[in-house]
Amino acid sequence: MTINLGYACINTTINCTSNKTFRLNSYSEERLKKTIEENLNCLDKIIEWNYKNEIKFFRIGSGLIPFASHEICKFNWQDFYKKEFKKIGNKIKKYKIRVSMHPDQFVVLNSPTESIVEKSITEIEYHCDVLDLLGMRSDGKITLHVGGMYGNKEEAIERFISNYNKLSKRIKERIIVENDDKMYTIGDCLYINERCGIPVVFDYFHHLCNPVKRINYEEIINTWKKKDGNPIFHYSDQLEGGRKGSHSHSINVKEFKKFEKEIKKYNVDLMLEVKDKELSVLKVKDV
DNA sequence: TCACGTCAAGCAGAT
DNA sequence: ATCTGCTTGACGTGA
Repeated sequence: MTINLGYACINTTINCTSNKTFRLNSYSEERLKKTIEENLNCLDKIIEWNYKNEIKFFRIGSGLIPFASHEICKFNWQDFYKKEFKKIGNKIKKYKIRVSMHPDQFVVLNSPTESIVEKSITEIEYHCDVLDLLGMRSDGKITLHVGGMYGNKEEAIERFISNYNKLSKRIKERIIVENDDKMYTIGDCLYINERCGIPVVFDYFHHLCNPVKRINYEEIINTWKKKDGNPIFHYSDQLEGGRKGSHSHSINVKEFKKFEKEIKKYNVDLMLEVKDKELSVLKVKDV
């Protein structure tokens, strides 16, 4: 069994970012096109770099297409950049790299405010568009958190499930739910899975911040069907001297090895969430 | 070239 | 009441 290590959104070695953006104030179609082109070029470079460095798991940043889900954007970037996406997607497939995405904190499926749920769905659709245009199969996942509590966790969980059930098939095929560091534990996520079938991401660091008594890895892994690909886990260390829940600058090799030992009997794709990104992957890979 | 106030979006908890 | 953190700082103005 192997653990496939990955990193999120940014490569600190390459001198480019695939999350370049601009202010809403300075929005124009020209500006948008220019930025998208730079982002796609950089994504291509990151994929090449990952391949050369044998890193087979990468999270594509949500800023790839700025303002994609904002009403200001009337530009059909999906059609306009079809070829570019396909080219990058073919490379990803050829290199056997797994990609995922993770919308930011504004995506809240369980909000009691209808307009926030609607906007969240539009944003998830944008993430789906990116993965579809790249030609990713249903193992190309979009990670969500359960959302807010609104003073009533039970109701908030019910709202997540009922809103999940209303989603289109293409979104349901891609979204997965992750335990967070404050509110929803891995146990809550497993309960949600039982009710609606959404695969569960285990975030080890969040689990340490917001634990349940016993952890059963088999149970988490069983929420993933074959078409979902390898189960995805997330890993980080606590920032020494930082607030509880702050991610460390770099990975603690000794701590990581302890965790790796616990899970190495499974086939898991493990996303490292540390600030020095790919450097930590190289640090613990093959050690 | 660099410092620094601000940036589309939600929410909870700390201050 | 305001600020901070979240998967990730970067933009853009003014000196």
